[in-house]
Amino acid sequence: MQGTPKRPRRAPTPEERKLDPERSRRLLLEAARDEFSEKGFAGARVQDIADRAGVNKQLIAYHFGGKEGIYQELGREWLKREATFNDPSVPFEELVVRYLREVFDDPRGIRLAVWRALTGEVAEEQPEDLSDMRRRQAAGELADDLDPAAVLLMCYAAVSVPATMPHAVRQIFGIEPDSPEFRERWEEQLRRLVRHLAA
Amino acid sequence: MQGTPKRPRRAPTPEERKLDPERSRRLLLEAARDEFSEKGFAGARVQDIADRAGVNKQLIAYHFGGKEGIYQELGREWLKREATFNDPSVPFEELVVRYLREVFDDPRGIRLAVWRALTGEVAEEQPEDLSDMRRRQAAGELADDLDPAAVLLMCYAAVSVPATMPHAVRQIFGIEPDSPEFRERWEEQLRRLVRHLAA
DNA sequence: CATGCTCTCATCTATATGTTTGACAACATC
DNA sequence: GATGTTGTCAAACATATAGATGAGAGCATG
Repeated sequence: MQGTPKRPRRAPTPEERKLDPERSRRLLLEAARDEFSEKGFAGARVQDIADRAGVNKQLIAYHFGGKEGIYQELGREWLKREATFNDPSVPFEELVVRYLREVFDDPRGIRLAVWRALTGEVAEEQPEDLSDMRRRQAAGELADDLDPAAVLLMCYAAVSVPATMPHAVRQIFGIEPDSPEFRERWEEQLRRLVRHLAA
Repeated sequence: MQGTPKRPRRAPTPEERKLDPERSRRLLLEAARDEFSEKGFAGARVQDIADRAGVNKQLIAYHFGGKEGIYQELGREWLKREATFNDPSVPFEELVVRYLREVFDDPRGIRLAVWRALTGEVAEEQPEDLSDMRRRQAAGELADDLDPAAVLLMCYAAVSVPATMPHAVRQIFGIEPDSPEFRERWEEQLRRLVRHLAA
């Protein structure tokens, strides 16, 4: 949890220093992820981000160039993270579950993504590569009558819904979306859904 | 599209009147639905709502008691509308498709709902009635190994995703979420999904 | 220990935004 | 047609919020 300054010209930090830009950036990014994922861009308050991070709000302007800047920085991180999720060697069911666990462990990323989607901000318009899904379909991982694109989008929706609509979980399942009970139940159901789509 | 004043004490409107509170309310509600569903509560601007409606923004305070007031009014309308969608006599597949068309025809309601979900505003915590889904399962409309609650939530997610994540549609399908092509394609896929869940 | 750069903070400022105020016109009633 | 009420509007107001400013402390270097 402690910072390791990347700059070579700076001597190794003695565990506790007062001025630590790396640490400030990190704290601010974490705080911003909390704040933005909770309230969205328009609802987020720069002051609240600073309070969460325990630093002065001016640091946001200093390190990231303002509210917009730190928001975009979060977007870049999300893109990098999401890009690592295309593993053709692992079965589709496992891929979905892996993604689901990621979302359960930290819903902030997907919540942020949904918020972006609602506001119409779009990361990149590069078309999604469906060749992998088609390969899976040819290999029998997917029923022939289904559209690989549709399956992909449905799974995306199914994975994200507990994070983006927790109230719906409470209303329909009657349990907390964070609870281990629901996590297991939803994961199992998602597995079965995928299997049904293969048959 | 024209107003029919409900109050009996008011004489029938001569087609074009200057002072028409009913009409103002209607225009404002429509405009607010547009604005809020586009930008969410925090991002919406009272001035923009007034501009869309073509009236003075003070009327929002006059008729609805402010931004918060008109927002909640929209929420009440949504609840009433959604409550009408439980028709046990129609097959599940048809029910889903019916809901989907509703969303396609006017995505504002579901977008608003998703926005509420993200901000944690919750309409009512009354538990969803699952007896109908269980009946459908017993009647063979749903595979035995699936959790009715999970199916319900998944369908909800699948129906709303084109409205809430249009960019994902563009990215994955390469076509516009509004286009008839996508509407038909998604509806057909949703039908097949439901059928797969029945088998 | 002196110096210069980097980082941090408290305060100030400009602006945007929701709401309030007050004037006035349309309408119903008599 | 006079009058009181309701609906509408333009302008003023209060406040919240993001960003700017400048001072000063920490830190590396010599």
